[in-house]
Amino acid sequence: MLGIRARCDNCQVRRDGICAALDIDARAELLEFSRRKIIPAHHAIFRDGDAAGYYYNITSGIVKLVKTLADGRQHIVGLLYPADFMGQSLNKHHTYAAESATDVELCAYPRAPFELFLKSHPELERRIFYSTIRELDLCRDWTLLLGRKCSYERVAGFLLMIAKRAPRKSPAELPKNYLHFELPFTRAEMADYLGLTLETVSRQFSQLKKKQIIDLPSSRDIIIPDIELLSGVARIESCSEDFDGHQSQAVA
Amino acid sequence: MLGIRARCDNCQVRRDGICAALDIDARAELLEFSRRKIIPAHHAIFRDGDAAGYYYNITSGIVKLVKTLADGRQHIVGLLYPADFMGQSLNKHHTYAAESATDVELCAYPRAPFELFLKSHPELERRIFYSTIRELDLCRDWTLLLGRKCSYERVAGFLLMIAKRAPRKSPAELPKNYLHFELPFTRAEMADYLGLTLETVSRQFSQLKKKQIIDLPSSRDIIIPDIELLSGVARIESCSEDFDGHQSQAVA
DNA sequence: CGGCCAGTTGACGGACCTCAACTGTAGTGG
DNA sequence: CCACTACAGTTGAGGTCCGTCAACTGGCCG
Repeated sequence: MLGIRARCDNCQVRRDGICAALDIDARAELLEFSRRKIIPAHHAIFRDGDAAGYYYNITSGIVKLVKTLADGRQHIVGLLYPADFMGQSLNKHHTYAAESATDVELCAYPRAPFELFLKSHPELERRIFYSTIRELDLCRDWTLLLGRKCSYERVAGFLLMIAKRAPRKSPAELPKNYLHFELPFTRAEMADYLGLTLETVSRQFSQLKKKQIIDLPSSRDIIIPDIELLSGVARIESCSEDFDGHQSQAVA
Repeated sequence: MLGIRARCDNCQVRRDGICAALDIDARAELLEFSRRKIIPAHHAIFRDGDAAGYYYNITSGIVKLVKTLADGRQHIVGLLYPADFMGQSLNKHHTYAAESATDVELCAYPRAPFELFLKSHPELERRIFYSTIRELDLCRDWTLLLGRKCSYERVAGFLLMIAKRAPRKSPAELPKNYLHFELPFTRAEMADYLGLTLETVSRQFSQLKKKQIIDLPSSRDIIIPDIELLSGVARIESCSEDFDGHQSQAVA
């Protein structure tokens, strides 16, 4: 039991995740029925259509939420990071799959006791409510990107989003808007998140590099010399002001 | 005061909306600080960037949530129907505009007293929580449509979604899968929701009509002779099996 | 060394956008 | 009653962004 306590005390996300809403006694109670799981990269946590038996609290790594059409077309409908909560659903079955993009650690809470626990801890429920609101906001932003932005803007927007959450490499004494981090996704994964093909993603990386908006020491190693520049690309500067042919799909 | 009570008793959405979570005393308390608003079609309820001063309960009509880029590109990130709740946000300012697609009636609750009220009525907060989860699910479904479906599938998917919520015309004694309803949107509005242009939407309407999946007595008058057929188009049947050239953008 | 996989780049074609002309309906005013 | 305008919608012609297919590179591992 003490071992479990220690595990919890050392948890990276205790300050940010749902547990931050709980005092030490409540956390102990939650621990009673929680299970720690470790999942290597690129494995399913649950599949589309599975019975929704657990809620999850991600303590390390990145999780992809994936929808697949019958003909094989795939789309990533969400990315979850450490301290994110997963599994809120009104359905008895999941409507998407959850896969580890990197090695992942999480706490799994069986549905029935967790829902009981929620009723006696409204501050926890409120926290999950708020994180759901935030996810809805992000998802709506994403529909704008998918519906109205060209591939160049999409890739820039993606890098921007990743950059905000990625742990920095060499964090010290660097220019203010300078960023250096490792990309935890393949080109194909990014394509599935952006509604593009992996070739198009690759081409837009090359473009961004050519224009020195990013640098790519290696294919997973991203340097953003000036994040304001990238930010401009992602939003509006819109490829139309661009000398070599990137066109946004502006509507009149 | 009695007048207000009567107004509330006649409300169309009292059974489905947030008020269904409240008993008669709580509803009276809520009424004390709520304001009824009537908004004609195609007017702003609030604008992108406005201070988020109210929560809203939609009692009749349809509301569009709209994001606009600096160069004029627009995208509809959500549609709200009677009994839907609007305004959940963690930000002090709205990140999208809300516009009436039809004539709209709603109850507006000033932020501060409503949040106070929420704290003493957890069953109401839970209900809003659940409706937020449902909206997140819908939004994720929509990213799949925007990211991975061709224009033909998108329009079919849109009609399917509308059909589920639209009030039927001539509801009686008709074939089981037959539907007839009025479309409350222009081609341009649908395009903004689907990430297409109005011309493409119009062309796909013509295609669907030509293949007798829908009928169009007039441009706003939709007949779906067999909703299963439409449903097949929206999902997978994927244009690839189609003799005259609709191609899905399948990824390998 | 050879096989495998992630990634890059090129050539080509197609789905959708752009621009434009046309139709149909509704509202206004003479 | 009929012009006239305004606007939603349809349809066609042409162009382009991005998908498809394929060849190639480089790193990793047995």
